[in-house]
Amino acid sequence: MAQTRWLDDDEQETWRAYLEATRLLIQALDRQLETDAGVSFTDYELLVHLSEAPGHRLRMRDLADASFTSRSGVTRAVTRLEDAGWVRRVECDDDRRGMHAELTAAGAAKLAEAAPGHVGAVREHMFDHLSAEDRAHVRDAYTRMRAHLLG
Amino acid sequence: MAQTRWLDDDEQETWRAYLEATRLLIQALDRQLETDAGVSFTDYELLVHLSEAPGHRLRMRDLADASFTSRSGVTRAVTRLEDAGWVRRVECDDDRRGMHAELTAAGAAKLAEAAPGHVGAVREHMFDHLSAEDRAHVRDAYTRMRAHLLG
DNA sequence: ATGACATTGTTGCGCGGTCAACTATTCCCG
DNA sequence: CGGGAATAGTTGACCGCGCAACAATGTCAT
Repeated sequence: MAQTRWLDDDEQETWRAYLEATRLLIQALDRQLETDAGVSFTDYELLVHLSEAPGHRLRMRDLADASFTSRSGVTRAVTRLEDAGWVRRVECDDDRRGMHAELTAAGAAKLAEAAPGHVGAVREHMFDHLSAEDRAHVRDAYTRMRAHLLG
Repeated sequence: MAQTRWLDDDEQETWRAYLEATRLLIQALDRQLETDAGVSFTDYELLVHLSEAPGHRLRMRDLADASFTSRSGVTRAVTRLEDAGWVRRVECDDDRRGMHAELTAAGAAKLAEAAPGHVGAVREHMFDHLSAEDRAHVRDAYTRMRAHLLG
């Protein structure tokens, strides 16, 4: 086997800064949403996906794909959101196995309530610290990484 | 309250690419470590922290701080690693409340076994897609973000 | 010295997530 | 058509994590 090419100091530092900042960022966003709007970050993201979908509804599998989680995870999350009144399940008429998750009016309202604070936190913790150049590099680099990881 | 400054298209794209690539990356690293070495990513990182500490040991609280997780999380993780034989608990002699988590020889061996594959995966999924310029921007930007989030 | 307060590590509890198994349905090829 | 294979969504079992409560110990002003 080929000899391992270890990370040099600069790579190490990059890796650690990225990992640790990301961990802290997610924690901060989760806390902000939870305390200010009573939604978890993952639930918030599901609501966002639904709000951007045509008819404010998505197949369960598409919701799983969009959020990069498992199907069982989506099943349980949608049940949770349904109990909160923010989403309802609607049967597919063209596929009798299928289920849509559909945003309710209350769900849309909750999203509208939560969004400003969330966007503010994203700015405060991330974009306020990125120059235009930084942002372009981050965008391009992570877009390539995502494409590779999806490939 | 001030009007919300929403994310423009470029910011949206940056945010999504970063978030989704990161999610996929962590999943990929976790899977690689789990299948190739039988360690979770979080456990691997704890072993790394211990291996870098003087005497291959760290106070429980310091391990919690270093890994940005809760103390109870570290308590349970160390119990897990102890059961695997990779870590042992050692009482502090200067603080009778204190506990050290200390890397065992088996733990060091496991780390040595797992590290090359892990580093390879980090290269394959991340650094291979970053130019030197990309990397510098990522390093600086996330270093600033981390500093802010720690402040 | 002593009493109030802080800190350390562990634990019970509950939440949220994955994996594997299962049922129901649809697809597709011979 | 018919029947095996693929797919959709749910569920049970299990795991890891955070929060709050707790006992044990240390700290510090008076």
